[in-house]
Amino acid sequence: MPELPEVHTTIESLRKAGIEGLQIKGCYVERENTVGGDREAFACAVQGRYIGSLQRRGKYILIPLLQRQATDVHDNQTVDGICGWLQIHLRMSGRLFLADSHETAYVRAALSLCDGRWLCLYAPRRFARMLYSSDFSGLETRLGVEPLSSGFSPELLGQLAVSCRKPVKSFLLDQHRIAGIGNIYADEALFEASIHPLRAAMSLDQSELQRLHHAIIEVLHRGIGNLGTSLGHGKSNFALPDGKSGENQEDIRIFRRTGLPCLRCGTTVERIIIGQRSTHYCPQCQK
DNA sequence: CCGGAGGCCTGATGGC
DNA sequence: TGCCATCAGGCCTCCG
Repeated sequence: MPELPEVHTTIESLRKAGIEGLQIKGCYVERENTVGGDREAFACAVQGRYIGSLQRRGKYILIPLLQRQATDVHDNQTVDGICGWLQIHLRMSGRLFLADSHETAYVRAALSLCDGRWLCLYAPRRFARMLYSSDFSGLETRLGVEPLSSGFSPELLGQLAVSCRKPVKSFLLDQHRIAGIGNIYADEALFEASIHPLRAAMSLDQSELQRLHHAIIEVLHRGIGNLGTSLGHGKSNFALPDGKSGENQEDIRIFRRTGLPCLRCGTTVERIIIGQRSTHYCPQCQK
C-alpha cells in the first residue's frame, strides 16, 4: 500500500537507477483506463520527451517531461522546456520498476527509454494510474499540506482539524487536508500520539495536536528510513523498483496487530472499522 | 459545505 | 482438494 514513504523510496530508487535525463521513445498501454482514457493522446504526449527531475506530491510521483535535453536535469526551476507532467499514482498494489521489456505479468503501462530499458507500471488490481497533464494545478487544488514540509506546523494541524467533525482517523486520511498519509501510517501516528482513532478531529486539544504533529512526522520519517512498508499479500505487496521489500513492517507498532498485546502496555490490540477502513488501536493507551 | 456509501479491481484467504 | 464468498483499501463520484 504505497503511502508517502513508499512513494518517496520509489522515487529515490528510480533516481539512482539513472532514468532522469533519458529520452522516451514510446509507450505501451494495456488498457486506456490506466492512462486516463486516450491511448493515442498519451503516446503523443510522451513520445520524444526527456525525463526531468522526479518529484513527489502527496502519494503522486511526478515526472516532468522536457522538450529537449536539459543541461542540468536536477534544476527544474531553470528548465524552461517543461512541456507537461506525468502524474503516477500507485494506489493499492502498484509498483514501478525498470526492465528489458514490458512483457511481464500485471504490467499495465510502460515507457520505453532511449537506453533500451522500460519503465513499467505494475498493478495487479489495475487501480494504478499514469496520467499526462500539461501542468499540475489540478493536483494542487486537490491536495493538502505536505506533512514533511516546513509549512506543516502544530498550529496548521490545529487549523485543519478545528473545522473537521470526522473521526481523527478519517481526518488523517483526507488528502485534501494533509497529503500522503494512508491507512498504515494513520494508525501508527495515532498510536504514537496516544489518541483514540474515533475522537473527532475538532475535539483535540493543544497538547494532543502537538503530540499528533510530532507523531506524524516521526512515523513518516521512520518509514522512509526503513525504505517503506511491505505489508501486503504476495503480488499486492509493496516492493522497490529493484524488487526488494521495504523493512518498515519490522517497525510497525499497531497496524494489523489485532489480538496481539500492545507493545507499550500489553493490552490486547483491537480492530474497528472507521470510514470503511480497518483501524487498529490500543484501548488502554489511546484515549 | 460536509460526510457517508458505492464502485473500481483481482489476489489472498478461509469456511465448508 | 476445490469452490465460493469475503476481504483488502486509495480515490473518485454520487447522494442526502
